[in-house]
Amino acid sequence: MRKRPQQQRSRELVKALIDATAKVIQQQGLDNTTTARIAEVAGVSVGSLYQYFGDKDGLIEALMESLADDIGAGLKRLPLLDNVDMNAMISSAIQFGFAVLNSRDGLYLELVRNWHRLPTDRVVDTLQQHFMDLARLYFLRHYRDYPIRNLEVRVFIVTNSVLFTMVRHISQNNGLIREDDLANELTRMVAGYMATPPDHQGTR
Amino acid sequence: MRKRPQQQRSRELVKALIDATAKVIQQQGLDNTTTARIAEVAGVSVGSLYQYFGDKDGLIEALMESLADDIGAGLKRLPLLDNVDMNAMISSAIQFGFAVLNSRDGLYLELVRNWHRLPTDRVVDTLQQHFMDLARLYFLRHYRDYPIRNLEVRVFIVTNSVLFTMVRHISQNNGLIREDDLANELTRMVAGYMATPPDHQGTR
DNA sequence: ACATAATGCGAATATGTATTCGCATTCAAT
DNA sequence: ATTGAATGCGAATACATATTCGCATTATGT
Repeated sequence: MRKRPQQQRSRELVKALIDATAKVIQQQGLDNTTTARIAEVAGVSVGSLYQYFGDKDGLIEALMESLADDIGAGLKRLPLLDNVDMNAMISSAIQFGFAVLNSRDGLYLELVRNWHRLPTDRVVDTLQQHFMDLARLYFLRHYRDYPIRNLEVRVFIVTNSVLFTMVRHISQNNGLIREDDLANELTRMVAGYMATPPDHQGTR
Repeated sequence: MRKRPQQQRSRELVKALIDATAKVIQQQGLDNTTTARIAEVAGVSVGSLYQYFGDKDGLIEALMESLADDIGAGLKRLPLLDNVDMNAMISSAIQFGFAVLNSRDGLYLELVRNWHRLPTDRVVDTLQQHFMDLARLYFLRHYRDYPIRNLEVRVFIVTNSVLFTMVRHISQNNGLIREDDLANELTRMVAGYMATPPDHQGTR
C-alpha cells in the first residue's frame, strides 16, 4: 500500500476499492477487471486508487489478504476435531470447501482458476497450515502407535486433489456428475487414503 | 484456419507457426506470447500468420489439437493393461503423467496452469476417455462380480487430482517434497481408492 | 479564520499488442 | 513467356488499459 489512509473517509475509500475489486472480478472475470471499472464501481476516481495502491496488483494483493483472513476465520470456527471418525471429519471439511467455492457468487472460483497469476501464497499457506495442524492433532489422538511420516506429502496431495477437482467440476458444470456424489466420493478417497498406515519398509 | 495452405511452402509456414507458438509459450509464458514474437520465431511476418489463422486464438487452438494428438498417441503406446495388479498399472500411468508434464521444457505445464483460458476440451476429452476405457476394461477383467457404478465420477476425481497435484508440485518446486515420493503417494491414494468396491447401499 | 496537509479528481499520457491492407514476390498452369 | 492465383510482407491502424500529474476539494490543528 503506497500511502496509509489516515482520515476516516480515506479508510472507507480503501475498503470500497477492495470490495469493488472483488465485485468486478466476480462479475466480469479477472481478465476484464480494469482499474477504471473498479474505480467506477467503488464510486471513486482512478487517481484516488493510486493514492493508496502502488498498482493494480497491489489492490488485488490486498483483496487476497482479506480473503485469506476470512478463510482462516471460517476454518477456526469449524469444529472439525470434534468429529468422532475420520470420515465424518473429512466430509465436513469437504463440505466447507464446497461452501467456500460456491460463496460470494463465484469470486473464489474465479480466483482459484487463475491461481497461477495471483499472489495466492497467503491463502494456500493458510489452508495447508490449518489442515496440517488438524492432521497432526488427529493422528496424535487416534493413531498414536504409528509413526506418522509423510504427513506433509499427504496433506499436500489431499488439499490439491480436493480443491482442483471441485473447481473443475464447478467450472465445466456438466450435469453428468452431481455435486453431492462428487463430495461423497472425494470423502471416500481422502478418508481411505489418510487412514492408510504409512509404509514400514525403510527402503526410501 | 482461415485459408487452406495449398503449396508446399505455405504448409511449412503453417507448421513453423504452430511450432513457434509452442516455443514462445514455453519460453515466455502464455501472458507474454504475442503474435509479433511468434511470427519472429517462425521466421515469418505477422501478415502471413493471418493468412492462415483467423486470429491468435486460432493459432493456439491448432497447437492444442496437435498436442492432443501427441498425448493420445503416447497413451496408446503405453501397455497399461498388461500390468498384473492395479498398483503397477496406476504407477505407470502416473509416471507417464509426470513425463508428459516435464517434457517439452515446461510447455505442458504452462498450458495446464492456464487451462481455464485455453481450449482444453480436446485434450481433456482425450485423457478422460482413455482412462475411462482403461478403467472399464480393468474392472471387467478383474472385478467381474461387482457392478461398477460411479466409474465416471471416480475417473473424473482421479484424473483431476493427479493432474493438478502434479502441476502444483512442479510449479512451486519447493524442495520439501520429492517428485518420486509424490508419485508413490499419489499411486497409493489412487490405487486404494479405485480398488474400493462401490457402495452397496442403494440409498442414493 | 487561517494555514497546511490530506484527500480526491479525471483528462491526458504512455504503452503494449492484435489485426489490417496495399503492395511485392513466388508459384503453377498454359 | 505470360498471366492469374497464391503467398508473403511489415508499416500503419485501432484499440484497450495502466498510470500520471496538475489542479480542486476537504479535513485538521491552532
